[in-house]
Amino acid sequence: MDTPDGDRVGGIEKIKAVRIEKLEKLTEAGVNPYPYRFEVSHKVEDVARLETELTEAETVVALAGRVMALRGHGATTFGHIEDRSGRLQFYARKDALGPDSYKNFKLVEVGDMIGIRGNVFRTKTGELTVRVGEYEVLSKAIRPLPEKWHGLQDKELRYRQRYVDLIVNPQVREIFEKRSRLIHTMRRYLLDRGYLEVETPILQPIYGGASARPFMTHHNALDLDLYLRIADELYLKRLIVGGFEKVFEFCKDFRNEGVDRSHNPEFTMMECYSAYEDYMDYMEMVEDMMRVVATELGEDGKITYQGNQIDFNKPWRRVRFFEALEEATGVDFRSMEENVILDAAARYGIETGKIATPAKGLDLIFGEVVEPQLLQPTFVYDYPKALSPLAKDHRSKPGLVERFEPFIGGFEVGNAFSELNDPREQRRRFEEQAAMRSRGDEEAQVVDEDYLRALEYGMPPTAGLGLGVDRLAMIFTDSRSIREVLFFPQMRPE
RNA sequence: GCGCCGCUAGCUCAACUGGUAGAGCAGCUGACUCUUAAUCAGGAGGUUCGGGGUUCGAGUCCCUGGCGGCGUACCA
Repeated sequence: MDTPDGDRVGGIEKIKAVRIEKLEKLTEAGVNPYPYRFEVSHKVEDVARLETELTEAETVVALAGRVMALRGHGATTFGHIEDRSGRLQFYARKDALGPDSYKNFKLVEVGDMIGIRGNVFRTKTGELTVRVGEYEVLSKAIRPLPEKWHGLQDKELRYRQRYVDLIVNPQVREIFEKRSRLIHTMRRYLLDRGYLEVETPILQPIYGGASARPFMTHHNALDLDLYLRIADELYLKRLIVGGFEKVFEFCKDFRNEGVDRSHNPEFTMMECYSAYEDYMDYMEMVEDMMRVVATELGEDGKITYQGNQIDFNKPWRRVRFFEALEEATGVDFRSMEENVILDAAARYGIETGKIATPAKGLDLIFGEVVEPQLLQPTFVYDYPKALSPLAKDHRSKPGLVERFEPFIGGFEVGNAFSELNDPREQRRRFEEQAAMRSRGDEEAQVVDEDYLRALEYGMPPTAGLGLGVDRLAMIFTDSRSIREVLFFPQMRPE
């Protein structure tokens, strides 16, 4: 188009200029392109559900949404309007709206938000349609939507401009609706069982509860270095000491580590703790909770993840850590002998140079050899003590702790144990971690004196669990990457 | 971090071993009162991710930077 100074303008600027021109024409005709409200009577899905009674009573319905398609034929226009519940055809006629109103209607474009009022009928081809008696422009869009047929494919654009992705890719909206239902179902499950939902600090002077490198920040007024939490575990257990007995929190955690298809620097965990229970009780709870979730989100308690059917109706497989390792490798590692572990690690192509301790070596072998095979829901339990500084000693097996991890679809989705509540033993474990830290292990945990003080007041026997909400969302939405289940995954700035 | 691949019109994609940057959709003009990936006719739209180099000539080859994807490492 020609701008006032005569320069030729192309590309997106031209497209925007044309849309703004239409907006200005509407304004000149007395139409506010950004009005304040619109009285909605029905959602799209309501119209479909109530079709018979709406048509019999000749009810005028009022719908609002985004124009997703337009097909003009001179004095009539067909199109589709989309709201959060779906997409519905509308039909506007010049003779019904009048010449002026129809002329303005022609200034409505794909991507604009409009409200329409009219009654419901079926066209001769059988499509449910609203006959537009009146309409209002609710918001004029001055950028075009991506192509109607292929939508938005470019992953970078999809993640950076998630709003556009959500407008044009309905399956993306479904993923996030499912994620929301997952969280809702878990929350409901816990509330129904007497758990109290709590909130604990994200800014922490000492970070703990997991092995990871933290993000650091600074509070100016207190002149205090603070860490963004890597877990809320130690705070929730302080609340157990305080007498709440059953608590949970959906917590955003932050870990200063790499980004890949199963890791985002901020992610969501659900941690819960229950007094007077142990890790066996929690295995049953996880099994039951996931069955409830799968019933809600899957088909008959079954889902498909990356081509594998996963059945949550059956009891989970339970296998001890060392048994799982022996089954997969043919080697018995119970002796924890360093050369046995190093030999095996080398056989599976693990760089033995980075194996700081025997336990670390086992962890790596497990991750390499066992974990990918655990497609069906599986509990791996009774881990070596050295990997678990916050878990309670096994009641009968020296060197082990009462800990389990649930696996689904080849992913670790959580971590649970009978919580260590002996303050003197906890102090010894922290000191071991501190020693590892001084030897250069940046992920070793930090001594938390206040947490020890809390334990000294007495914490009941307690079961604790953390579930990776993003990982579960991936599994229940059949998503290959964590970015598909986060609205705004971490990206470098444009 | 490292390796491989990618980045061309608003979007989805073409362009052989270096030889005039194209198509579809969207948008624009016109026709059209039950269409639905509407149709028909016409026209418009480009910093080929940025910078540098080789060459008579670079979307294409080389160097460098940016962003992304996938894999790998650390991790949940």
